[in-house]
Amino acid sequence: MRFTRFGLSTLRDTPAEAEIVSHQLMLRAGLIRRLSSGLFTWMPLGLRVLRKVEAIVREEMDRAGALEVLMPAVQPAELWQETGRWEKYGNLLLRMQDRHQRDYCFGPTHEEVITDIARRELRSYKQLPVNFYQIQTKFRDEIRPRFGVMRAREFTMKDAYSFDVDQAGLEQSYQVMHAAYTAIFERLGLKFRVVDADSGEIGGNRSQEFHVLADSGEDAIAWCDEDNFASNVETAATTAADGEALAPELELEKVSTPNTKTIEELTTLLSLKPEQTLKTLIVEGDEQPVALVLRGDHELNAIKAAKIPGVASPLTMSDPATIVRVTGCKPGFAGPIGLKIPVFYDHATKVMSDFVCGANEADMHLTGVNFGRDIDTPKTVDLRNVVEGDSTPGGKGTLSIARGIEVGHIFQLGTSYSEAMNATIQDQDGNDVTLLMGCYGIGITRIVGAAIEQNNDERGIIWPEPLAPFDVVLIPINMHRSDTLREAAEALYAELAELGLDVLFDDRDARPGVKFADAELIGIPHRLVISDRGLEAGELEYRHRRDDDSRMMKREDALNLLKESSLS
RNA sequence: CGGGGUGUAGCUCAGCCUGGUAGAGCACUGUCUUCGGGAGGCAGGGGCCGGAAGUUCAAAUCUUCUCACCCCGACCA
Repeated sequence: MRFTRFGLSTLRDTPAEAEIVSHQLMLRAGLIRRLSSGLFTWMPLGLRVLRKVEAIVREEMDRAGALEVLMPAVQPAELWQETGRWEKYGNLLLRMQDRHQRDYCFGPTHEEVITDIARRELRSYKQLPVNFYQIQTKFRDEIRPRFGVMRAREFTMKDAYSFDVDQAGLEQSYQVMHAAYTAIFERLGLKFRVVDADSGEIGGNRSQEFHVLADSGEDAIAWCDEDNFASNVETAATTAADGEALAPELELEKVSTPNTKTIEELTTLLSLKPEQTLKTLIVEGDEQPVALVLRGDHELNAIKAAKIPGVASPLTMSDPATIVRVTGCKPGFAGPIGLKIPVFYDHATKVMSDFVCGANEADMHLTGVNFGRDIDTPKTVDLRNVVEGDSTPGGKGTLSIARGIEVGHIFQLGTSYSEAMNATIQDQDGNDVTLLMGCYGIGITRIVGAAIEQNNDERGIIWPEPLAPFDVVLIPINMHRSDTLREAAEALYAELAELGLDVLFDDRDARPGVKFADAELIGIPHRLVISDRGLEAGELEYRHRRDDDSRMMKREDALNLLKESSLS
């Protein structure tokens, strides 16, 4: 491809809207352009990368025996009403009507459609197992689209759905996908981790996420290699603290703490560590509000909390008026003592002594509080996010925490959709049995952002070679003033293409610095510079995007090097 | 949804407070010089100053409404 014919425009300035490095670089390198909030056009350069991702995913899915289909992006409301998700999915679902005022949605996922296919097409267990997949555009009306293609509203997803006659079959299908996903992310050249996960909106039993590791990731993941444990922090369990609380040393005392609504203000005022405080959060319950009590330095885990019987799901913080009603004081001074509503304590609070908590009285806290003496010793539950250094559920090690970008998610759905939609099949004994489903997603567009997030430097993108839009960039120096060089450059360009390499030939009449800067910004792995200088010696200058320096090579050696790298 | 912020050239932004001919850098066109790490000169093109209403002799600038985009989201940040 000739640069002058490729319609690529790069930006020197970083557009103000981009917050994270991958978004900035995607805009600067001309991979994408924004149309509207969460909507992006993939420009020629970006589309090349996207197609590479798709191709790898498609190859591995095919290899795993999955069958490619293409379902409609627009889906009738009736299907979603069958599974109850027309209501349950909420505002994330983009709804629309046709000219007859019939309701439709733009598909955010395709369980309903594929289950409909399955109940029509699948009659006998002999047709199983089967796994249908597609690579397709989805739309989710995100509350807050951000980070460019990482959390866009419209995006490309590979979604696959397996069907089995029994649980053993489902587990087998699930493992096949687990292996296929591992192969995909390895081939993409990304550093990733597989973690246990919450099954969330889609429902079902076992579920694991594939995360590309990156500091800007929206998810926190906890792992411990000694214990072979890895989980999204959303679901990583904490265990009940060992041991007993120390004997009280301090007397219960009520102290004035005006305008200290946060733990930070409280610890500053009283010269405490956050670990010596309790915080009490009032949330909505099924019948009445409930209080959740955590150690001051811990974070509430909304998913865990919402699963406690009596707590409203999804977790909803009570409004200030309710807090006043149940605690008798303004927000910021709630404490467990004297509350007339159910109170749930986190495991970590069990071993606390001589701690500080709100007094349920405006501008007052209690100090020297102890379980057993001032309040009943509580039964504790798992309410908080794990933190670095927590012991693992298996007890063999401690947890490390890293951030990740969720790029793949596999679920054992079981019968949640097939039952609601009456998708059954005949087994060997001639009985009708409900199909067991698995579903498996990969965020195709998100992978492009995640890859950049993990591979960049101050000059720009550094593509992993399997994703690079071009294998090699050919930069002639001052070609427009030397016919000899032009001929040599053209010949080299033709020869590289002949080798099956994707070549970007920078034929612009531009100064070398401009060409180097652009080549580095768009991140082409291999760079060949051809100049009058080297031409006489029959040499080219070679440099890999990750190299610090370039080196002169004989023309043939350079060609061989590129040939080999394109084969590997 | 709630809170905050920003809308001026393709991009980054100044001008707005204190109303009076719409600006800079980058990008773009032509031309000359330059030519191995984002060159320089000269000459150009490009703006419903997000939209509407209002105040005024006069509005990018003041007022109101509206739209779009960005950031933040219970404890903690």
